[in-house]
Amino acid sequence: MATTTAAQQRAQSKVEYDAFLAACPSRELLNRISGKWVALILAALGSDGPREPGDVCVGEPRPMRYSELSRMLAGVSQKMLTQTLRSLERDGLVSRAVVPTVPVTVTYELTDLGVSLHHMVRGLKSWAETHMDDVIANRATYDTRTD
Amino acid sequence: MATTTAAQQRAQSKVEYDAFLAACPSRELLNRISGKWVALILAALGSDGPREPGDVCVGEPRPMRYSELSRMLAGVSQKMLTQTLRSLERDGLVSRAVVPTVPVTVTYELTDLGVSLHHMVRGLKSWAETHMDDVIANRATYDTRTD
DNA sequence: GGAAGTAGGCACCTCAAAGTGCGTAGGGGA
DNA sequence: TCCCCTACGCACTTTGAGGTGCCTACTTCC
Repeated sequence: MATTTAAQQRAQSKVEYDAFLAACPSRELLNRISGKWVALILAALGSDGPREPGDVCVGEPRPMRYSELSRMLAGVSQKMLTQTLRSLERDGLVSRAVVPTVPVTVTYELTDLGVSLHHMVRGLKSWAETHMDDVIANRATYDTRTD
Repeated sequence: MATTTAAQQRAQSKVEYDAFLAACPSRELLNRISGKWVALILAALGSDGPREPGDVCVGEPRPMRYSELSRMLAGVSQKMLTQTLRSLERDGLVSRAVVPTVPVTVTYELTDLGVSLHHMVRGLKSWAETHMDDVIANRATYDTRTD
């Protein structure tokens, strides 16, 4: 069996490519922002005020409390909120500040780096808003075509 | 137990928010491009030529064959390549063309929509390339700080 | 006639991300 | 006194994206 070629070459190139993938900054960025709550937290910290129904939601970046985020991102578990905020803090995208009030409160805020990333995410968002209809339409025609 | 409030309100808002998330175009877009091979395929179809080591990799969008993609994205399984290409085709981001040659071959190419999305992805890529070093540095300092 | 290549389909398995539930400390209000 | 608020930590469970292996039908080459 000296002619292993196919399978082994495949495994070999796979290892190399996996290493390449792991080192690729774009891929790592994708892993970061593709978390289920990352983009939401970025959006919340980036531009949303306390928002009343008619709000335009394009305010200024503003520090927000843990419980405030928890209420705003309804449906997020405490665990995921904490975990996501921690990872974002670790990456220097948000800053955490403990405020020694009556019961101790914690506020989170976007750093400059976080704001710059937020701009990119908003770019994606605008693409989605302008083109996602086409995508949905394409899906519909594709699905009916295969019927 | 008429005062269910907390838990039930939570479940309620969760359902509503999950529905909102499912309907949100940005979220759907993220789900799409955060696939492990989606961005790679976009990149491959978007600008990569057969690429020799010194290439700048900013060529023209070019139709590529299935086997060509398979070779280029070393390490991808046939299943995932097929599956990802299908989903991209369904969304109208790539077009599939069967060429009845000697053994039947298939070529894939970015559509206009795919090209526009590719531009956004390149934006993300450039952000990653310029800022990911900072992120890594922040991680390192954060980790040493917690030691 | 068997091997190899072309573009996949199908079924099973794995593993990590996300969800669920319970506990914490320390104080404040009824 | 008892419970609830703050912002979490920890352990268990689930789920679905992705991986692996084996299969196809057709053709051409050796």
